Amino acid sequence: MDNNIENIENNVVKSVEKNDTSKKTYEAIIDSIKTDIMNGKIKPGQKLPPERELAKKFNVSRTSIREALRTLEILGVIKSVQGSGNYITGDVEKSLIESMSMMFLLQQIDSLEFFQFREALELKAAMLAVQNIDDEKIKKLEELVAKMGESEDEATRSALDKQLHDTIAAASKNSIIIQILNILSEVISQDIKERRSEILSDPKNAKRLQRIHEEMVYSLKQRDARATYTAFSKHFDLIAEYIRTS
Amino acid sequence: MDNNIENIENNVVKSVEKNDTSKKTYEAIIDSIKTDIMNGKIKPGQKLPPERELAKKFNVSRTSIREALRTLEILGVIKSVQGSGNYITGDVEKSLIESMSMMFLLQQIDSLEFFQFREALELKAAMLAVQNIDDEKIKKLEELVAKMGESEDEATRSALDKQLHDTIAAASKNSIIIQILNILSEVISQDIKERRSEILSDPKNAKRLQRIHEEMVYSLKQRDARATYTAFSKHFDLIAEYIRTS
DNA sequence: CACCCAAAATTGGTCATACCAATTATACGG
DNA sequence: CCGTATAATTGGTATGACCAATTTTGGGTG
Repeated sequence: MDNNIENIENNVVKSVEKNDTSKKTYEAIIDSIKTDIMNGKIKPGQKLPPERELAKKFNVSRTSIREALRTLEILGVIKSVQGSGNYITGDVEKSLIESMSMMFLLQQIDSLEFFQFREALELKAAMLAVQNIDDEKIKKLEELVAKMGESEDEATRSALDKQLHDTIAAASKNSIIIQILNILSEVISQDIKERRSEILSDPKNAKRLQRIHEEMVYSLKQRDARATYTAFSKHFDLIAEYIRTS
Repeated sequence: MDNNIENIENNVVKSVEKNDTSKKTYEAIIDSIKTDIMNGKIKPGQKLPPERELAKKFNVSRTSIREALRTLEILGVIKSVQGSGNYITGDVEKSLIESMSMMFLLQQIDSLEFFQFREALELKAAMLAVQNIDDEKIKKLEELVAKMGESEDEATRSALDKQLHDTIAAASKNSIIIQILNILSEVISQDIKERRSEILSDPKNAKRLQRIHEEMVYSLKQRDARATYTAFSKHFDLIAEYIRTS
């Protein structure tokens, strides 16, 4: 292991020593590690010093160090591996999933609001895709829509639908939007999932959706921003219509 | 204190006892508390049993309980008050701010990407505002724009600008979008802030922006969705133009 | 009786130490 | 030189103790 971090900032240590601002010890530790990340002293992939060593450096107990490390782990900043060490990671997605789930759990977010949030990102992704998508991806989208048209099974169509949306999101080339959309897929309330499959199990709606999908892909192929916006809006209206009447 | 939680699920306790799925103890505890929240057994405002009692109930050490509580605190699920107890809160916003800051810190997110993400939400907020905004809010927007037109000072204009955007966001009536936009304001990279004020200190740009703001508010007043979309798009293009050439 | 205040009990915050469990490093034997 | 058994390292958990803030209790006082 040659990627150890040898020297945690000593001036930061100082601020921890006296618990200056009535901050909890573990919070001070977190701040100091965050600072080191910001300053580039700590980078993803690196291993932190052993907990016992950190405890000595910060002049606190291992308990406090561990509480700090736990929260950093939840935030997706580090990953603890028993017997090996604590490693810096860039895997914040998991943490965002946790936070957002909690947000929806605790705040009783309305399904429609959730849906609108998602719509905002998908629409933007589509508009960016208009500018960035290449012919290969267009071809893939066309294939997906075709398959969806042929498929009789709702579950299959649903899986293809997800692929379709993922592909479009990817074409946006905006990694934040891609990530947040991924997260939303994870967090999506069971409520909406059920309602969605309910809506689409009606052949009439499925057919309507199929036409809209074709329109979406066609407008992307034409690189027509306005048509893309219209097509995607229709798509959401179809779903939102039903959510609203629940 | 009559809002104590008397009985943490016993079946959940069982799953913790034997550390069944190679999960860390504290993770199992978190899951069980989350489950209780989902089932409505635990609601915001309530106080959890004392740590020592939880430790007994879960058959684990207080250490493990505390590690679980720390992460729940970071997630914004609970708040620990020394001498009093651990209380359920719904304050997840702080946690989202933490997560997103970390995401941007660790992933070196492009300023443009960040800006596009924000744009997605502001655009949607505007489109929802078209449907939901009332005359009173319209009046407020008009006043803000007027003040901005008169103001000579860049800092003042910037503050008014923030108010303008906040008001529009509020008019969307979508609490997720409002919250995330708030979070983004907190997290926004210094980079963008500086660039923004740099752009707007040029009187020519400030004047352009002023016209666009007027257009935005006017189209909202007319409840004209298409015009609103166009006006807001222009607004973002003005900023994005400069971010791109940085 | 109602109110206020000091003492006691409760409860989270931190520490020190010990031991377990998984991983990694080392040393030995082929 | 390689592979394997053993030792050392390192995170995970458990106890028990004590500190610090809050809450509760029980008098004492008006």
